[in-house]
Amino acid sequence: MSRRVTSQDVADLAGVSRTTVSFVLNNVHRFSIRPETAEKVRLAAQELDYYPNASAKALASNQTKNIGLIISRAPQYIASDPFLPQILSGLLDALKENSQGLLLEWVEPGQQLQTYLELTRAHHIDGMILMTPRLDDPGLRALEEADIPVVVMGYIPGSSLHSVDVDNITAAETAVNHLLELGHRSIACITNAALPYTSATQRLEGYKSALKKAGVEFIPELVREADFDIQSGYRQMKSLIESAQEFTAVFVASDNVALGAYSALGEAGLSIPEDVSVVGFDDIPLASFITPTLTSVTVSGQEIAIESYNLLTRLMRGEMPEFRSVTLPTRLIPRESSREIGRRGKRGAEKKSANFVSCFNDQ
Amino acid sequence: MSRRVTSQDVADLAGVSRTTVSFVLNNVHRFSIRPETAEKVRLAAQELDYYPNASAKALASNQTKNIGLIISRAPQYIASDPFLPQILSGLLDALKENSQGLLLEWVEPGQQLQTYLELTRAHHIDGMILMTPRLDDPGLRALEEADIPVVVMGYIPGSSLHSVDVDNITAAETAVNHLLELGHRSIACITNAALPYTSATQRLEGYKSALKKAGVEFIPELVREADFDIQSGYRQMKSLIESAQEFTAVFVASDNVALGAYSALGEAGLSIPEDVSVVGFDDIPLASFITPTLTSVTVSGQEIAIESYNLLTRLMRGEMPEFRSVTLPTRLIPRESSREIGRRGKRGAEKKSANFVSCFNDQ
DNA sequence: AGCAACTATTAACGCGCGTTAGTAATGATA
DNA sequence: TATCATTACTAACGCGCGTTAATAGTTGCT
Repeated sequence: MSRRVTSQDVADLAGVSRTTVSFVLNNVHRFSIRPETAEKVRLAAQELDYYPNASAKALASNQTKNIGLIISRAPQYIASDPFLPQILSGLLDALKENSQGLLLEWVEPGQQLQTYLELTRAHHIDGMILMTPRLDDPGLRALEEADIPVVVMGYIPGSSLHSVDVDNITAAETAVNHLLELGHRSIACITNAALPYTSATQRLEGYKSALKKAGVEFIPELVREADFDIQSGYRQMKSLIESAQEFTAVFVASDNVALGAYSALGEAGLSIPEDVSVVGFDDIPLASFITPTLTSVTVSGQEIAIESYNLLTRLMRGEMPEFRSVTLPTRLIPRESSREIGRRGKRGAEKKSANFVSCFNDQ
Repeated sequence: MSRRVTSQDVADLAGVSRTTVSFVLNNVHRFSIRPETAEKVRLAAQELDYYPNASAKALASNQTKNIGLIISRAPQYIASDPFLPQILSGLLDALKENSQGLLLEWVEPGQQLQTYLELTRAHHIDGMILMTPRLDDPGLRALEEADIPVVVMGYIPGSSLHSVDVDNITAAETAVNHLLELGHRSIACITNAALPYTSATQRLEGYKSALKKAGVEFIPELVREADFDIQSGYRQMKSLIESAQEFTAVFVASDNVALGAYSALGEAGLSIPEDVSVVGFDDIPLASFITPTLTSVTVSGQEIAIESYNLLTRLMRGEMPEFRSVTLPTRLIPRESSREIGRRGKRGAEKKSANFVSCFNDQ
């Protein structure tokens, strides 16, 4: 437990004052410093393996150099979130350049206000990114008035907070249109999450809107709410099947949930896409490797992360961008899981999985 | 930008000194305080919405209340890591109880020493957890001497650092034994990562050891190194298939990689498990939902996380546990992807996916 | 009353750093 | 030589808090 090296030590070794050390190491040009002196200081710092104490620096400069990523979801849901790594990946990458740190935090429903306040007032962080908050999050109002930059990943209608999101409604419309164009008229829908999560509401919105524009009746019985994870997808798909409602296609607003749906469909003896076409959402890496490959809508978590970070950076610099929210484009990637209604026969002629499986039905 | 509320404000409102406020809010019992006074202070703090400044607290108490999770991997690999969410989930859950924060950091190969030093010397964190470091990590030596508690997720032979890991060797042996017991003798192996990652080396070790014990010759040409993600699994499986080496089973040391292998096998017209049995590793949630369901070895990321955290906590309290490393048990979960060699016909009689697919081969 | 033994509270210092206001030294100009 | 700007640096304060050593106030005992 060797004594900690302080800037005073560096100053002593370099034969200058602590102030000079600070100026040199922080590149303060307002007070000019002779190059030789600066060099002496740098050498001394290196010699002593000096690293300025983060807390002291934060206290004095009023900047923690940390940004917070707040996840509005309980740990058990975090565990199976295939999207989180992408977000983190993008954020960590961006943060490295500015040598900032990432503080991870989750808030349990009901504790949002408390948590937000603590984070901002205690000044743990310089800015925060809110991941997929719920519409009914009571803490958001407080954040609008907090004196700390905030960027929301996801859209919160009526909120004055800056936000970054994909155009969920349009994307969902595109996905459903794809199915409509393939001739499907009975299209079920499984949301990605409970409706208090805005993305779920919006994607459902897009689903409805696409049906409406195509003159197809909206049937509430064809809609199910999943809950982020595979299991919920499995459960809801099963529920759809057992409801005896007719449908030839499903729009599943999350690839992860869609994987559960795949499983339930398979278990029920229904083939994709022969019996049921499936369109997912998110385009997770697995989408192009699963059998059959999953038609999906690209959403780059990394892009969202980077865009959020850029926006946050501008806010932290004191700029007030003219826009309140950034909307990222999406793109439908048709794959094997969706095809024209009624068409049977060899699927995926173009690629893989053609004979991945054998014939259990035949015995 | 309202002025920040300090403990002095609370003291003023409560009509006591700042010291008393500190004693009350930090539950310092060494100096007794009259209950009524304490109550007054608490009320004042609540009234003012007082939250102690994190940096100041850290500086004064020499405790940041943050622990660091350091990922020895570049962001592009982080993006597709299905394991990370589990780790985070477990950690976040555990941290909440002690109201600690989680600082996320990644180190790029070559920058380990620098990063570790900065993190410890700058005292960003009170303790750190190292996720899957590489065997050739040059910074580990420095950490052994750093005056900060460190727990390594994964085993580093010869290191004096405390660690938590599953018994990779035994687990891999079990997985391969399972295949051997099913009659397989030509068993390929795809590692989960490059060999500098200890888990990869160890799992390969277990593979070799199981073969040896069973008197089966080890054929280097049957081994491939994957690289965490699905793509690499796809590539390496393809490489195996194209090598024209005979094999009736594969041990894939990561479920994620195995998903890529599934895809490559399907593309090549090989059925699982009729043509090739597959055993994975990690037992990710998807394992029991994919078709065919994937035989795997359970590794609970959350357990690892919690165990690591517990160990770290003890270290931070100054305890020196008698043991240096914790080894977590694993369990093989047989599913549909592995079966007796040569046996054909209906698979997975017990559960789902029986007729998930139809008969493309027949036309 | 006188002393000890508490109990309740506070003044004051230090944590390590950023930063402003100020000083000393040097050169340029009148 | 006196005056002033410029350069190169430093003394000293403050950030907000934890904590020790010291100080009043109270009670118990002889």
